[in-house]
Amino acid sequence: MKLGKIGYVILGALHADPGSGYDVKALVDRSTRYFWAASYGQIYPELRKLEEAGLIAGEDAATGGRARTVYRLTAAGEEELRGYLLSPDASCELRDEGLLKLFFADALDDVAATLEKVRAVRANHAEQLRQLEGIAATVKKATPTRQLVLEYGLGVHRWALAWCDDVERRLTGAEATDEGTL
Amino acid sequence: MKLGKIGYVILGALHADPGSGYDVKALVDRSTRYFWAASYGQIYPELRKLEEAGLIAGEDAATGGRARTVYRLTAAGEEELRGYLLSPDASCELRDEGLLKLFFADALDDVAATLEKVRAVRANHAEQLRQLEGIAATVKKATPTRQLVLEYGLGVHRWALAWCDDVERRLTGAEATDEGTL
DNA sequence: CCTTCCATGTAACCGGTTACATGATTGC
DNA sequence: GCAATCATGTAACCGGTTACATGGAAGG
Repeated sequence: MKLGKIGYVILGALHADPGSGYDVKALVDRSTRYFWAASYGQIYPELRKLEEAGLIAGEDAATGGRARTVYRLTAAGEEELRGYLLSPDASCELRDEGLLKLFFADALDDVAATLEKVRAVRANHAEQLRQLEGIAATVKKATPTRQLVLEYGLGVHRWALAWCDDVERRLTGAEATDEGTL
Repeated sequence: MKLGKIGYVILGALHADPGSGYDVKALVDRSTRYFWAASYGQIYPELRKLEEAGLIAGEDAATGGRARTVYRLTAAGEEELRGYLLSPDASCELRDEGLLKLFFADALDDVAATLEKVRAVRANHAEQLRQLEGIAATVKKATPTRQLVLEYGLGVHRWALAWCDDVERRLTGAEATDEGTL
């Protein structure tokens, strides 16, 4: 009975705000998905595992005919979360198709196409930044560490945007003076 | 017979440098893994699919008793790669356990622990930057678009490092004047 | 009434990793 | 002789997504 990484996302979410699987999913979609996603197909089965392991306890909170189970951490769950948060290992993976296309863009042998790929990368960052700015505008009372992560996200995407703009300037400059050669 | 994303990584790799599955894997580990990873368990089966689809052609290049098949793109393969590279969609996903831990670090209720998590995030970026700088030092004759992606990587990690340092300064400052409160 | 949100789940599928198995060649 | 590298593959497993199924509550 070992729990996956998603178990810790749930533990972390429920620690601050006890709630339903639906609530956990809502938090994930609003916040953690930018660096750690999760679907219902993972959340509900994992909730059951966590309860079986005694790390969370569900309490029936049905309103009329609508089912609802509110979960909160047990003492063992709190300890498990602490242990996880204190453990030093922290994997980091990126899957960026925009960068992949840019990386191989020389196969197109066309500066304009390269420029287009840079713009595609830029568009991705712009969209993500837009979303994060929306969150920043509405969520004022998040905990300091959550604000920190939000701030990081805003910063990264702003940096990336600036980088793309810089590359675009360089590429269009080269295009004008040195036709067709990258 | 639809090919997965990994098929395009292979197509991109073989376009510039025809070679074996081993060669493709080497390129992936050296370069694309920073934004798109791939294992032998994907590469070899996908090579077969690509060949069956007529997108690549393998040529026997065994040296003595050591097997080796050199693949290169067919005309159809070139076209497939072009089509992919020109298509506008570009997914982007991040899985950063360091950010996850930082996000939930308030559960530890301890500024020192938060600081430690920031340092963990920093360490990840420092390590990746170190690796990329190694690549930058050795690989001088990469194509312009590959250099661009490398430059992007160097830039992102340097920005992240600076951000972590800034947060550390802020946090240690707060710690000194405002004991224990984040 | 109808749409949107709240709420809970599952089964099939798929992309990807890990671990294993095998063996030749090169260079120290 | 031995280690590192070159080279090819597969089977089991697992983490995760997608699509589906179901239905109550709230608000316009």
